[in-house]
Amino acid sequence: MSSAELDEMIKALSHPVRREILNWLKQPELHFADQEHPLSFGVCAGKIDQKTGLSQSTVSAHLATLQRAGLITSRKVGQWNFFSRNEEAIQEFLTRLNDQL
Amino acid sequence: MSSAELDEMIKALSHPVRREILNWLKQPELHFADQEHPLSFGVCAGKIDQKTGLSQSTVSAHLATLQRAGLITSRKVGQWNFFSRNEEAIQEFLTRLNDQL
DNA sequence: TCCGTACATCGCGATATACAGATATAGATC
DNA sequence: GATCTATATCTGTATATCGCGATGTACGGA
Repeated sequence: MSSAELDEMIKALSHPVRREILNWLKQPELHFADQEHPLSFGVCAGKIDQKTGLSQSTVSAHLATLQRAGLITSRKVGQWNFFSRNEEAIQEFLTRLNDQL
Repeated sequence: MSSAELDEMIKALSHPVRREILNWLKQPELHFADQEHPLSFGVCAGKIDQKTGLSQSTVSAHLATLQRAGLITSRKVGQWNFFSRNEEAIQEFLTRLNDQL
């Protein structure tokens, strides 16, 4: 992971809503039990919108930020977009941060 | 550590200059070998100014941000202000982040 | 082909942050 | 007390970020 990538990750994580989303995605079955599609696809954007209480556009931007940072991945199925944590990247980030700090 | 404190810490760390300062303070004898005062006091603000290449006022603000977040401590001796890492807080931050993410 | 749904993107106002220069404050020295 | 040094604080400006509503786009179904 480059220094620029680390920077983008920590900036993405510096907003509490984005950290919360990442945390929800850790246990989708707990936080998105009502999703009609299988949670194995990930969690679809609309569900996350609802849970935050923020507008659709705002949440979409937050998800884009997390994805640009590489912290989540998305999978498009039909008209839906499902998001999942990128566990590998998150782990690498934590390792890097442990080293640098 | 409260959620608000964690938030303030990660925001403080989201600026590369502040992370760099924190990193320099990890090995003062390596990065501030030319300091006339004993490094056991910490590293004095002026030395950090020089090393960043930014203006005195800007660096002072960065140091204040790090201190507000609890990541560094300061010790005033005469007309100098010496800064040191708060290792305990940094460690606690890393632990918390490992848990939350 | 026309709608409805899901989502991304755009445009904008409000707020926060970064930076520099100027000024204020505190301590040291003469 | 005048002055020098170190640092904090203030002021202005430029840029970034957040949030929203509006619009665009892609897909599915009638």
